[in-house]
Amino acid sequence: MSIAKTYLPKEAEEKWYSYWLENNFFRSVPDDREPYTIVMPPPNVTGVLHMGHMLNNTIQDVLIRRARMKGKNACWVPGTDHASIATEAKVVAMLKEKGISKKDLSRAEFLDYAWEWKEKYGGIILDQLKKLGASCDWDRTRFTMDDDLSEAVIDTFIHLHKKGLIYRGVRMVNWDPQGKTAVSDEEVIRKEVNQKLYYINYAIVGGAGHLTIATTRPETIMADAAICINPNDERYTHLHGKKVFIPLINREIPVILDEYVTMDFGTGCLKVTPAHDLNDYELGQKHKLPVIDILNDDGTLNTKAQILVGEDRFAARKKIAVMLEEAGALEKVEEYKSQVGFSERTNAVIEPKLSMQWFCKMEEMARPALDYVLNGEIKLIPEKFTNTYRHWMENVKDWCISRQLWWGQQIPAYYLPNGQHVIAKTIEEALTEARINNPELTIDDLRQDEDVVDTWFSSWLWPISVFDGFKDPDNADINYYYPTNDLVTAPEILFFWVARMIMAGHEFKGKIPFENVYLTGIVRDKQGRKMSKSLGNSPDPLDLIAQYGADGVRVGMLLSSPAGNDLMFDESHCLQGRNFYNKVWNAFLLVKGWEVDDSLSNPNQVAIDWFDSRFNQALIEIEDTFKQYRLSEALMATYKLVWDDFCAWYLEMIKPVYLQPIDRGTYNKTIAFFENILKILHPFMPFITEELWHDELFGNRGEQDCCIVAQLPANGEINTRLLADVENVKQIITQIRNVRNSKQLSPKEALPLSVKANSGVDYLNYQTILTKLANLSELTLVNDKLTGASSFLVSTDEFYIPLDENIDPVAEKERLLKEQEYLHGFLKSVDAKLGNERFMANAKPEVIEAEQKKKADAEAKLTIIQAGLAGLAD
RNA sequence: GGGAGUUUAGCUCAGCUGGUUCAGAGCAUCUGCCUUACAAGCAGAGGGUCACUGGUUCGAACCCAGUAACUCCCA
Repeated sequence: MSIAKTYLPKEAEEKWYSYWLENNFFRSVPDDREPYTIVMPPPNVTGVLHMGHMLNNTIQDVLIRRARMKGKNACWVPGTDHASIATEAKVVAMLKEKGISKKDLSRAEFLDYAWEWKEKYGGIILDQLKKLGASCDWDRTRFTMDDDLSEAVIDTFIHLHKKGLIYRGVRMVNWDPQGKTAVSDEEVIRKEVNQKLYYINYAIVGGAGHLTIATTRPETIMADAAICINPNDERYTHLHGKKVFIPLINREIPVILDEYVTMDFGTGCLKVTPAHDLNDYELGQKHKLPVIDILNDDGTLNTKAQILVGEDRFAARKKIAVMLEEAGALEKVEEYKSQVGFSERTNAVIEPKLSMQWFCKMEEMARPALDYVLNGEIKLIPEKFTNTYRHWMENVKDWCISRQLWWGQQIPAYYLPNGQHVIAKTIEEALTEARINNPELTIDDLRQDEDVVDTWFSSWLWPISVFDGFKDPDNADINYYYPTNDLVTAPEILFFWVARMIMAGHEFKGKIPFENVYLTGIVRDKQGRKMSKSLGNSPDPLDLIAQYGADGVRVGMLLSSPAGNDLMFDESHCLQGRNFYNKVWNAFLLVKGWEVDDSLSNPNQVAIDWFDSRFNQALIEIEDTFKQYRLSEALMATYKLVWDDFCAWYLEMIKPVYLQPIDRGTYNKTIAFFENILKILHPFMPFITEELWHDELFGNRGEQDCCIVAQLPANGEINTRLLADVENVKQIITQIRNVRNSKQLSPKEALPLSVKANSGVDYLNYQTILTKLANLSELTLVNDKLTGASSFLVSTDEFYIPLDENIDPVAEKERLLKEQEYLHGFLKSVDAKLGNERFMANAKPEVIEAEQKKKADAEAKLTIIQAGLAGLAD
């Protein structure tokens, strides 16, 4: 098989991805091996692949592939989330384009459209992930609204209701007037917005004058129930017990007193609008004020407003400002910055609204979920998120789980004609239960709650439900795979997803759902802005893959991705990834091009032993960084091992002269090294490694003999002495190259080297390497220093290159003096420590020993340098 | 307003329980090289008052206090 001059990613990616699938390498079924399990955070069925998914899933794939190569039974469960609000909004928009209005459809008809939409677009991200190389067990793909999963949601609802953890109540909720649904606190995005602060005069009843309030929402004055002032505010003592008229509608409201009001904000007079502000609602409850709701569900004003009925809240705001102005009630308008909540799904401004909703009590479930993290049973990575997690769990509020939507699991509550409700799995069961009190009831008397549950109320069950842990709680899969090992997700959903999965894990399995939570950063652009469609600053991941190859993009993502920190993404990282696999490809070309001559003996044993040690050393380093989830560091360690140690040093050490054959021993060993390198590279760069794995250079491979299922190399011996010596040898080579550079000597001109080895290292062992890499004509061991030679020191050993032309004694002297000065300074600082009684008394013995060794080394070097200086003076 | 975090080379980041004249990596930059695996490369080089100010210590990038800037979470 001849091999292409350059690697062609596209072909290899298609070829090997199908091959892996055909051979079921991604498939996992329970067996005797230790399981390693990840459940994928299910992407929304509305989405397309973006950079965040790329990062997230690359990390998961690296972890899964590595586990697979460590002999574990690796199972990565993919799936999608029905994302009720987002999807319903998309479907509504799609229908609108077709000229169909949601309100003209029955629930069933609408759901037919929604399912159709889901079938068409639902799997897009999963399909795109295949391009990245994601090795998920696709046979296990789940969707949060699959029958089994939905049934689990309903059962869970019933279970928690029975335990008294689910209740119905009136609360101020975050209302999305566009989606016409309540959303949870977590789905509200607060943004600072430039607004106007309107100063409005309210006439005092039965007296002259007025008071002035400041508000950003003048359109809500018609819903005012009171004006509140601080009892300690001396400016307003004359208002105590008074009433005022709401401008324009002239309704009377009382002035109430409460220390809640900040005296130095605005005018110190606060309008209290219980129906349209959370704080005002609480204040209203305290003072028993009426609740006047003047808004419709879609954000328009209703008849209770009396004026501007039917106008949208924002249009009404503008109009009422004009009306107030005309009525002389508008004192002034100021520019004002404040936080406004927006719906994460529709981007509409959130309206605080009182409504009847279903809630799930959190406090009781939060406690064990917090403990798991605090006692380390579940580890958050990076650890800093533990604080945030604790803070949230200690201040948790009840979870509003109902959504005024159709797309999702419909709440299993059935209302009776008398207004009571029963919770049951089916309408038949509900009827049976209802008949206990009223045998007359028929099915037609029951009406199921229109609402569905929050999407997170299904995804919190994900680690259990994907293994059918609800329907069949003792099945082989759940027993084998649960608890899962690692969860890789974004910190922004730590609470509404991760925390709740932990609660569900405890509640329904009595066990944690996963052991480690790796929280990835946000992918940002070079300027630090979050990548988003609206900013248009996100590259299309599929374009990147086309351009740099999936391997290049994977490496590019991971190189810049320290655990838990945001990732400043720049395409140049992908370029670095591409350059890296190109390097591997070229190294392969080199080795593949060699001819073997069996009659040759192996001159490279030292180089082979050295790389072997170096490789084993790197294995430990890589394992260690993986354990700490420092993937970028693991990749960098691999990168340096391959590029620097293997390509730049090892291959150069053993490479035969052009067109010369290589001995059998070196050849076989090098191929074995290469195969090991492919293995450690595979999790990061699955495609090129699989491609090379199957080259005939490695002999005949069976059908199932693939890199993806190869076992990572076992740890081997590390000869630290040899490693240290070769570090010296590398320094010697660098020094000789520097001498060539500074003396303008051609690399082709062989140079003689004399060594005065004060350290006792036998440099003849490294003669082959030195001769080849530094192009030496001879290597001589000497006992005395050479004069008239260029010299340098490595550790305490002296090296001399006799040069034909006399070297420049002035420059040489200068160099030695500089070195001497440095060493004097160094010695001085060491002596200062060793001469310091408190240092000697307080420092650890190892530290003192190290200082003493430093002193000895520095003194030895100084002696050599002084001798060199003396020689120059001759 | 409350809480958390960050600040080290031009950029992105390491720097574990203070201890080499401790400041490190990759990329980028600069200087030589088209030396038949690789110019998507090779060989070298430069680059930092570790945000600032004080303190603790024999010794501080690391510990403490304060200041500044930025980021995130909660209100």
